[in-house]
Amino acid sequence: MSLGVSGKVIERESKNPNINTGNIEILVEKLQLLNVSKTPPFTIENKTDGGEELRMQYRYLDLRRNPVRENLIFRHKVSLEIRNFLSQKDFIDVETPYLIKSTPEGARDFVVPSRMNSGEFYALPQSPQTFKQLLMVGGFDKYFQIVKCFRDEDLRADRQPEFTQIDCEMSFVEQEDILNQFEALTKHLLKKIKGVEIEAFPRITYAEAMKRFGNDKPDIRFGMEFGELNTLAKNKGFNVFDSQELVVGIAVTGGAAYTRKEIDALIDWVRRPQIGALGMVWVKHNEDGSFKSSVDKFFTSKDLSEWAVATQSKPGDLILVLAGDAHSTRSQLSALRLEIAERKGLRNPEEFAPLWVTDFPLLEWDEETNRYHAMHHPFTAPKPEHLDLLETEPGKVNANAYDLVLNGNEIGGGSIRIHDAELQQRIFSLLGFSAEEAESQFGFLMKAFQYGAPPHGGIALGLDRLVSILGGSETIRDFIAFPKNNSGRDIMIDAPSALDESQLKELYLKLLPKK
RNA sequence: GGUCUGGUAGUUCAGUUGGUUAGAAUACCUGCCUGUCACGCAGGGGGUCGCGGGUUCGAGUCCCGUCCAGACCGCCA
Repeated sequence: MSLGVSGKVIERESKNPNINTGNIEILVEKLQLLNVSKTPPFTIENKTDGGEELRMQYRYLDLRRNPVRENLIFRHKVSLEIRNFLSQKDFIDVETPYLIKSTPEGARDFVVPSRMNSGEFYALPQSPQTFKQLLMVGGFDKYFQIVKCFRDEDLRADRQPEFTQIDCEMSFVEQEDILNQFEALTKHLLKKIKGVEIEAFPRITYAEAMKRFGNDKPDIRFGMEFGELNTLAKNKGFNVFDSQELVVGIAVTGGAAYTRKEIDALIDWVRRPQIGALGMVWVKHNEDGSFKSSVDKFFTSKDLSEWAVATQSKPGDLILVLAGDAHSTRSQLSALRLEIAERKGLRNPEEFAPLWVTDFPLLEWDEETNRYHAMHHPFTAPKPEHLDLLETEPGKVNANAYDLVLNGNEIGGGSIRIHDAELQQRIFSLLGFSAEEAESQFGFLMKAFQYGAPPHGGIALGLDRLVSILGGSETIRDFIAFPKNNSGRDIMIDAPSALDESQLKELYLKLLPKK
């Protein structure tokens, strides 16, 4: 209930940190009932008994809980700190439109029916990408915006259909300038918000990240780096390895003490359909330096000791080895590496390990559509030294593109953009756009480039992810005032009166990307 | 679109090889007590076991379908 109370206030310290009450006492002189309350569906305490779905459904009650309240205040502080920092560095906050023309390639657009142009739709921006590039042409050489973006794709634990980006762009810069500027921002936040000081962020290339961690957003708070065993483990008569493209392993510190049952459980874990490994070979690196493995029939102690060197295994460790095609095997071993680190408590939320991943490939081959598509986006500049390969070996072209990674999460990504209409046209045709399609979709941008567009580039950081990682939470939703999960369907509206339902459906289906 | 896991009091959950009246904790209601703070004491109400079908003498439990939620894959320029 809501009460109006007046009287003498006594402040004291609550003995119980789990409840919201007890800090303030009032010697009541006058008491008035302002409004009554029903019994809430969950207890409004720091440690509530409510499940997430229920808390989201009654978000207004959840917001009364201290941790949620503190999370929102925390988000406010981070956001304010970012604005202040960028503002002091002469970045200008410019708002860009939400009701825009659809830009294909990439995620599905959310669409909004237009009343003025019956039967037509606006798209909501997946990011303000083209707008900020136009701002660069317009002479705003340092832009930022903390802005909602919309992507009509399936949810994940760390992914929502509407999310907030710290969107930035700078003119007359090279990759180095952008990395330095936003490394400074991230350092500032870590210091100001978490009191953590970090020297220069490590930088590794995409190729190196894949080789060492099987992942383009490696968590480097712990070791367990990949050791490739192709030359050591193949052609020794073990057919499973001989027939596969890649044999690769990691060493688990102290893992030699695992029981057979524990190891079998790990094997079952990697064989689950979500991971999809065919099997797993293990090698116990015993304290006395001897080896015991599941493949002793095929490999000598000397062989296994070479594996130990390759995986940086020490006595007392357990080497786990997967084999298969290079791409899926790396991603399976990466999942295993993170799972083991999680179980061993090596993913400490109060430890922060940022890094830059650079030199992403420009293009990615898409088996389904049988053509290349842009790995980052179609405005990303190829590395100048790779320009000659564009038409001959497009798959080998790297981009001036980079990701900022924190504790195994991609918290930002960006690139140097193309500022030359002719090169942009070359890329569009490489991506399978006809000249007419490119003109109708992006003509406005290429036209703008003809008016002395400056070299430019930028980055976008995911505010929701950043805030939840800094806040040490496993869920992003607690840091958003009104999160949308699947029960968000309750707030959808019926087909607007301007269009009947079948008309709307037909038009919407037309807008969906063709498979 | 796919794989997996789950759905049982308001809530969080337990429920054995299928077997009598489906339990616990907490929340809620009533009374008592009380400088208490996860107060205490006594009592009470509360469940179409997600929904539909099947197997069976008998289904919360087994089977099929379906809906919903979550994790992961696809997808996320």
